[in-house]
Amino acid sequence: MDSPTAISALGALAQEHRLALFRLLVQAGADGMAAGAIADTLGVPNSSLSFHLAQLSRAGLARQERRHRSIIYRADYGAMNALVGYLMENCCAGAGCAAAPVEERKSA
Amino acid sequence: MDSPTAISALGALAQEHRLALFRLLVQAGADGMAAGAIADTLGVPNSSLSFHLAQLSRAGLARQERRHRSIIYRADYGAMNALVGYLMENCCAGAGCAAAPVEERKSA
DNA sequence: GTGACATTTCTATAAACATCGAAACGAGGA
DNA sequence: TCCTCGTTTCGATGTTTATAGAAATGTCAC
Repeated sequence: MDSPTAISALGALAQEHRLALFRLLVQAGADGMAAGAIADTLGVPNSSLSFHLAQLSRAGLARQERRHRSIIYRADYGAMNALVGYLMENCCAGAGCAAAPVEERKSA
Repeated sequence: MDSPTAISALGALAQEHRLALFRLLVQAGADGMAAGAIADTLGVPNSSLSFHLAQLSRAGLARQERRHRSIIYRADYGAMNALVGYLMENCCAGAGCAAAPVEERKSA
């Protein structure tokens, strides 16, 4: 991952609704979630949600797929993985960021 | 780390100059870097840099310390560690983001 | 084709952010 | 005290982002 890509991914997540949205997609897992269901869950108007969904897609963090009349969104774990990798490589410099990273909490 | 903190940290890094700035501070390590030297290295006007430095500080990603007439900035590795941890816990959900994270490139 | 539904695009508006020169501030040194 | 140096704050301007109702698009069932 290069810097511009990282910046757009970081920017995509640096917003209340979009972070919640992405977390929701992560929780939804491989099944994904329809745009309407997401808007409903998050309590955000459809048009606003569509805007954020597009931002997330543009940053490569979400992918969409038409399913009948709905459009299913899924988190792109590869992109998130790349982002975390970028941060650890470029912004930690062996300073221990990789030493104690996660608490092994399998929440999904 | 909670969501609002993560959002402000993500937002602080989601900007060309600030990402470069933070990477520079990481490279500088424990010695840190004076504001002027940073502005010089990055080719950003002092006043602009000061703005970005403040954003980074406000997000907890950098700390400052007066040293004679200069002000030394240092990256806050703990904050970055917390951010990476947050992303892995909340936005990966055991989907393999922690499985193959870094390429063991000790760049510093 | 018509109607119902899901989602996006359009449009306008308000708010936040980025930029940078000029002026102000603060810390030493003479 | 006066001067200089390093840094931040001020102020003004242009750009980007967030918001959400209304209209348009696309999909399916009949």
